[in-house]
Amino acid sequence: MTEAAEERRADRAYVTLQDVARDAGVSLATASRVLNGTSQVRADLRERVLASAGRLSYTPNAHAQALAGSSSTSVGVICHDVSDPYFAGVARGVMSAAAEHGMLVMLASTFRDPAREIEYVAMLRAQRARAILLIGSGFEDRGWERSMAAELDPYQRTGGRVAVLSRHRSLKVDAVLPQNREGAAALARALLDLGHRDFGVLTGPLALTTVSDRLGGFTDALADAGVRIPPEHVVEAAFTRDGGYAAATELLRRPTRPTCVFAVTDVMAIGALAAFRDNGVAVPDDVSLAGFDDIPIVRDLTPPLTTVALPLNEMGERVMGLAMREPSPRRSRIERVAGEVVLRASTAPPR
Amino acid sequence: MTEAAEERRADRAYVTLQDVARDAGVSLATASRVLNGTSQVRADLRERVLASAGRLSYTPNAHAQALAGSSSTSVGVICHDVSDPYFAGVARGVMSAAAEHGMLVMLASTFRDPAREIEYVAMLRAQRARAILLIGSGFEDRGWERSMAAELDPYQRTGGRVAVLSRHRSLKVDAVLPQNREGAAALARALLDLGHRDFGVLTGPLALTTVSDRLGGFTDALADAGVRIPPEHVVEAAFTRDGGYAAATELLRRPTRPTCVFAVTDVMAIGALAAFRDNGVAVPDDVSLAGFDDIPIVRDLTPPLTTVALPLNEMGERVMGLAMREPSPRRSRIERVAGEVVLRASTAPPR
DNA sequence: GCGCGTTCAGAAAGCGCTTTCTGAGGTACC
DNA sequence: GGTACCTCAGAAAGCGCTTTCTGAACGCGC
Repeated sequence: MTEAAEERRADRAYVTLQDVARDAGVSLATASRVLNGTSQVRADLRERVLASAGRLSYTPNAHAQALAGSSSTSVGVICHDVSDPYFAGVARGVMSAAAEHGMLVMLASTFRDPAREIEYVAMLRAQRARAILLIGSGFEDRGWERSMAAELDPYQRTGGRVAVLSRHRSLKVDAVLPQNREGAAALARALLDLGHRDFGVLTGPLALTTVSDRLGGFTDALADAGVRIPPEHVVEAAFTRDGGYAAATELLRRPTRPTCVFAVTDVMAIGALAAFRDNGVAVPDDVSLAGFDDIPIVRDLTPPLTTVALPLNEMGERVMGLAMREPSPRRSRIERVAGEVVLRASTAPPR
Repeated sequence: MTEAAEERRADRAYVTLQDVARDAGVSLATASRVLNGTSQVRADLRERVLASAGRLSYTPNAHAQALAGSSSTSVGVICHDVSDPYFAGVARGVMSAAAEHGMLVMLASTFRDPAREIEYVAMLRAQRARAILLIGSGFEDRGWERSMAAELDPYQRTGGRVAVLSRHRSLKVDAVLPQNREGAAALARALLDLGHRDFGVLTGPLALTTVSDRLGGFTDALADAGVRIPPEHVVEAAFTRDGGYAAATELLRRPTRPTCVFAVTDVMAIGALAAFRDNGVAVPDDVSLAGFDDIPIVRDLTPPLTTVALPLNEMGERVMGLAMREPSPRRSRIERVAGEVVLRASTAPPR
């Protein structure tokens, strides 16, 4: 490296491709071609460029690359709350898949605020994220759907990939779909088999597709067996541990008590379990309890929770995989993921 | 908007600042100034620019902004594993603080691979992240420390901010430090007060500063009371639920059994609790068990876990806050976070 | 031996912004 | 009324890359 070059480098702080090219005695174009393997370059020149890049420990400026080549090496992921074990599990899968593709993950938590979700999509668009992954169910709300589509359509038209986990009613994008209806139905049948006829449900906000699918699948399967859940045994609450606690507490206040309670997520079931304990209601002796998702911790509860197991990590990997795969020319791809009923000690035949 | 402009827009796909300027009939510079509030612009021009930007739903290209102004609106966060409740809790705090600053978070999981950690720092440098946050303890390893410093030093010299959570021996950066030693010592004293004299410890890899601090604090406090932990009652295992399970199982195989076991993290304690249950060892009747961190779930275990509570969310917010605050001219800032001993039903006086 | 087609390095034109520099127009003061 | 000064809009120069275009050098066939 010449002294002048050294000096420039010092006060410019970053090593640029220009520096590498100068050091190797080639043009900018050649240096770029070597480092990207874009096209054939004479062996000796290639060697020199590689050597210089190594010696100067050159790191390309991702922004410049993105701007010039419209490439970008980051994907955006939008979820409701990373600290919810469900999303944490999925995020883990997404990140390990991203690592394999050499991608960086920009993760945003909406804290369940639909407006913020749309805001984040805009930010990710501004960042020219290679793909945007929507983790967590959509809202069944016309206005929201329209705004979301308004952000997503132009994004996709300009080459952005979009993939979602969970059903989004009106978004025509690649999707990984946990079989919420079927899983909940299978769970219902398993609980019927245990002898229960008297059910309660702790549910989250019905505007979430995940909630309505699980609730629908559960009640439909019961209906097929001629069993109906009285409206006063369905309690809606926040989609959290504390929501589950509140809902279960509320359920206990109702005049009659079911023999078996289904919480639409494990997280809510955890809260419900605590509420039952605090109220001296034994699980499963006084009431059976089942959840959905099979987040890791529920094995370790007392009693371990009956639930519908979803392969969270794998789901994350698959959404990421969908987004990285060459987009299908016309129609969106759907990958269904089955849930498996896992009977544990929190459910037992009714007394 | 003129027809020609409309046409350009259509095939360029993105609305650029140029489009906005043309639409508003002002220069590029003026449009930029209005949108950034950089300097005074005559009211009527400002109005026009704002109107055009709104009408065209202009979104600035973050890459172009970063390249031109060396700004960047993203921060990088490196943790070991998002699906670990400890990191998930911290990440949640980081993200809510980031949202307040209008920042996007790029989250990377190293899966505890030191090499990958350094690789991610390089990627985040390439992305010109405004700041890099290292969540999770450093490795006490000369080579690793050197490589990390080699990445971090030039990054900081060029204006990058770095902040860490947990102790990193030789990194001179802003830090949020959970008081691991003090917390573990306080826990030890609380357990001594319960009457225990016979302790066991389930520990993670000793090369992690967090582990050695907690272990050190615990044993030192015991030593002050004249109590010593026999080496065969200290079992090392992976820093996970299953590691805790394995370590507890191993501990039960040793010839003698302590009356009280300290797992250096709640996650390991959860595994230990399961192992004890599976081996017919009652907690706290046969053995008391304590953890560290107070991740949300431990309240809901049976029995609820005694632990040292750390404000995970707040820690995340503070680390982000440090990174956003104007860097201190010379020395690095340290914010200490105290842990609070929370006695729950998993500990009781020895029989 | 000359024209033609290849191959591959270099020059240069952007990508979409920010910011400095330039200069026009207005105000204040002598 | 003219000079000096200030304010603020526009022109233009990058930021660090990728990629097209240009052209030199070479090999081939007739």
